[in-house]
Amino acid sequence: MGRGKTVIQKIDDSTSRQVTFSKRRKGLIKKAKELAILCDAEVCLIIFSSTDKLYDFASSSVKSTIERFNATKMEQQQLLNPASEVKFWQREAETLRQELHSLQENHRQLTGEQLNGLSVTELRNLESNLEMSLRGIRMKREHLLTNEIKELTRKRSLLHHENLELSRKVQRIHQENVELYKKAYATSNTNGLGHHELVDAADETHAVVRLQLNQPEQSHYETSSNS
Amino acid sequence: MGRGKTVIQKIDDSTSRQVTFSKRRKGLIKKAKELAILCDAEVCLIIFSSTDKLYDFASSSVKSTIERFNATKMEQQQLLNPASEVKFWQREAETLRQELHSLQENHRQLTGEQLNGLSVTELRNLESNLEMSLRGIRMKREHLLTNEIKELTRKRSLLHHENLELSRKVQRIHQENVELYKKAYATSNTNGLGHHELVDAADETHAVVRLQLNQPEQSHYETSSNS
DNA sequence: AACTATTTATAACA
DNA sequence: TTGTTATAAATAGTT
Repeated sequence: MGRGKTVIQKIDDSTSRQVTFSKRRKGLIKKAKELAILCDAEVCLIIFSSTDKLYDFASSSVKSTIERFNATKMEQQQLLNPASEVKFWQREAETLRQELHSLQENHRQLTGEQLNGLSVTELRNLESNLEMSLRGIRMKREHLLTNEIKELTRKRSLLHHENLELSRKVQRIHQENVELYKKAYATSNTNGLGHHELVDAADETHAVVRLQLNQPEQSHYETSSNS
Repeated sequence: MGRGKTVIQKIDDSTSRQVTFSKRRKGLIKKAKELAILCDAEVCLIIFSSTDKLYDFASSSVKSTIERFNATKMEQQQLLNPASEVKFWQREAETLRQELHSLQENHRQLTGEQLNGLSVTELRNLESNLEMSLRGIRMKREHLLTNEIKELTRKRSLLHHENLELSRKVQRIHQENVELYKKAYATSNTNGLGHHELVDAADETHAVVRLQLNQPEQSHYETSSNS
């Protein structure tokens, strides 16, 4: 309907296209209107121009027609209706959000970023969980430290025995000393050692019984345990 | 456009109305199509007949056009429409679900529940992160263990000194012993101590110089360190 | 559903 | 953009 037959395909000339768009849009809306009135129909027309401008017509309202459309489609597909679907997804999102939040908090706690506001019990649980998680890793570290302590303990035990041995010997020597003292005192009173000196020496030797053995070497474990 | 001018008002005759509806609907959709093609526009047409039958046309799709419409309207007025609201929450849920999944995986990795499929590098990073996270908790544990070792070391050092002291005293006593022996031997050969016995005692005392001190008390650290 | 007289829409032009 | 106009297209009433 015009001065020549028009082929239906995109109009190349931008200006021409715009003009045609304007005219045909107007005509389309007019006809949509007419249809709605003449035939008592609910008509909704939504048009976006190539320049993203929105034009719409609805015999009642776009919103209500869309809702009616959705309702009809929902019935057809036996799907949830928009409102309850929205509700559903809102709940879904809320659930996920809470899970996420919980996990994030948990994560922050695990990483020690956020430990404030935790009760002793919660900290205890957290620690417990973390310990559970860490078992594998701790094993290795523990192993090292345990070995250290074991080694130190072993050495101390060894030294303890040596010390007992030493104590016994010291005791024996002391005893011999006393014997000798007695003998020396009995046989001569003019030797180099006086009575008091011998007694002092005996006392000091006696005090040694409380002490025990140890090894003079510096422990290399100490250094490694702090590294 | 017909044999007579038509007044635009509801057609009374039901049959006539149906016929007109059918014809005009077809024409309207054709024109909508043409507009979309000729002018590169996005067109959506929704029609409900008076008998509630649904007819629709969309150059792309009704759904996407409605979404676009809603998005545009959304910008204009900050209201949500059911359909796009659903989409919004769906996307929201999907985003959250992905975050959640990611965190859960991360969590499973942190707890060592799921370590399969991780490369050496990833494991290394994981380990590194975990170590970082553990620093805080380890600190406390370390502190305990370090204190143990420190305490043990301190005591050993103390004992080392005591031992040196003891060694010196033993040495001195040995010396005195030797002196006494000499004196005893020189003054009398008939006392309770024989020559050999004195020499043995002296040797044993001498051997003690290699030993050192320790305390007899059982360490309570040892027990606590293994707990 | 086809026909067709007529109205209406619009392409080309101004 | 808008208006004009020649003509294509749509369609009301008819068959």
